[in-house]
Amino acid sequence: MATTRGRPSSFDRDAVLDKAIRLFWRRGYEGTSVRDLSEELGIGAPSIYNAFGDKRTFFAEVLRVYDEKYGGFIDAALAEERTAKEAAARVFAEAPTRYSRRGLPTGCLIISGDAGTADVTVATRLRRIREAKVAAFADKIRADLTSGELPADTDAQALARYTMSTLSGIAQAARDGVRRTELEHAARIALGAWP
Amino acid sequence: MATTRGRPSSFDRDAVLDKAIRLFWRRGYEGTSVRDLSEELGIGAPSIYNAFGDKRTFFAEVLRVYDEKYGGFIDAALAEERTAKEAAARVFAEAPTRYSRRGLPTGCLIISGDAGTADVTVATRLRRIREAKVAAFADKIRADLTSGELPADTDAQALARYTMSTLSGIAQAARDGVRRTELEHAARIALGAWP
DNA sequence: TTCGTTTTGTAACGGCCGTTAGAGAAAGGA
DNA sequence: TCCTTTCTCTAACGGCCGTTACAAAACGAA
Repeated sequence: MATTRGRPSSFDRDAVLDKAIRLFWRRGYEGTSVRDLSEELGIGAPSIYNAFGDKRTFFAEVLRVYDEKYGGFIDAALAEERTAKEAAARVFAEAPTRYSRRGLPTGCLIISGDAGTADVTVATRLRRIREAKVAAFADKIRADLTSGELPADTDAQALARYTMSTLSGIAQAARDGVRRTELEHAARIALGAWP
Repeated sequence: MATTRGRPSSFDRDAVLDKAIRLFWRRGYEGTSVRDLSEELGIGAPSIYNAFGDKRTFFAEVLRVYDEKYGGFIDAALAEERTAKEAAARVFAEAPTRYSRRGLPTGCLIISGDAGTADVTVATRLRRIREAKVAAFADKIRADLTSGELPADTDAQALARYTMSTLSGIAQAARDGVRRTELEHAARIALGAWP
């Protein structure tokens, strides 16, 4: 596989991938052209195709690495916090910072990356990732239901949907340029809806 | 102005405009090409330019009429309900239906119409409309603050931001194909965050 | 009929889209 | 040195983008 023969690559693959993540993050899948990528990454289009495959394949890898490097705070909260409500509290506390960091694009690639995209393959992939996060939250809520941590009449799916929808609304507000403190105040209110 | 001379128009301007609204609503500004419009409306591109101006001008008119015909339920709630909380309750109650109506595109044109759009003129116009609705909600909240209808320590701007952000999150969930009943349950939870 | 006015259909403009063929460059192995 | 392998660069492909020039068509007015 990774033979050492042939002409060596002229760029650092990881560094270039990170630049691509930021560009897709900023402009979305369809708003980012291969020419844009070529200029931003400083490598020719054929080199992109050689190193990352076509645009869809490239974007799939971008999504995977983005989720690891930048977007994984939801999964972390679900895994590390004891209760679903504590996970929600942590997510709502962290989100405003995550969605408006200095030196990084605003908002969330997984939430808005497919916006206005005609490509159903890309849109479906992103939608599935989003749905998976709602399902993971609902699972955590159901665990707290059986343990009595949450009221028995709680609708787990609806509460998970509410949480992730509000989160995506906050991400969109961040994209609109709303100041971080205002996002934090809104997120604090959002947590108040939890039982 | 509306002279009766010259060759008569071959289409009903209002009917064609409504078709354009639905197409922009479904695919967004950038995802809708002039060729798409030409096919969907059943008229040639030159006729579109003659009747509605260029694409940006056309979209501006589409936005105006959309807000009147389909999107105005927020303004109506703010105008007709006595308190801000009653307006929020009505908006959260109506939104799931508004955002997933049979025979109409899902979601909201004003919320997602500029998604993935490079055109800053269009994006700014939509952002301003959204900000205006947040500001209107904040005004209504402040009125209830001075009248004692809401607790004195309420952050009007944050509560308005929370409400509109959650609403846009629900609209995005509708675009993702979430069932209306689930949206309604999530919206009911959202209202619970209000003081 | 003839004229002026407005809308229509055809056809094209330059420009960007994703993608790739083909030639040359730069490395290791023999 | 020469060969194989791999990457890079130039250049182009067909296709869609928004937009418009131009001429034919269809009306009211004269």
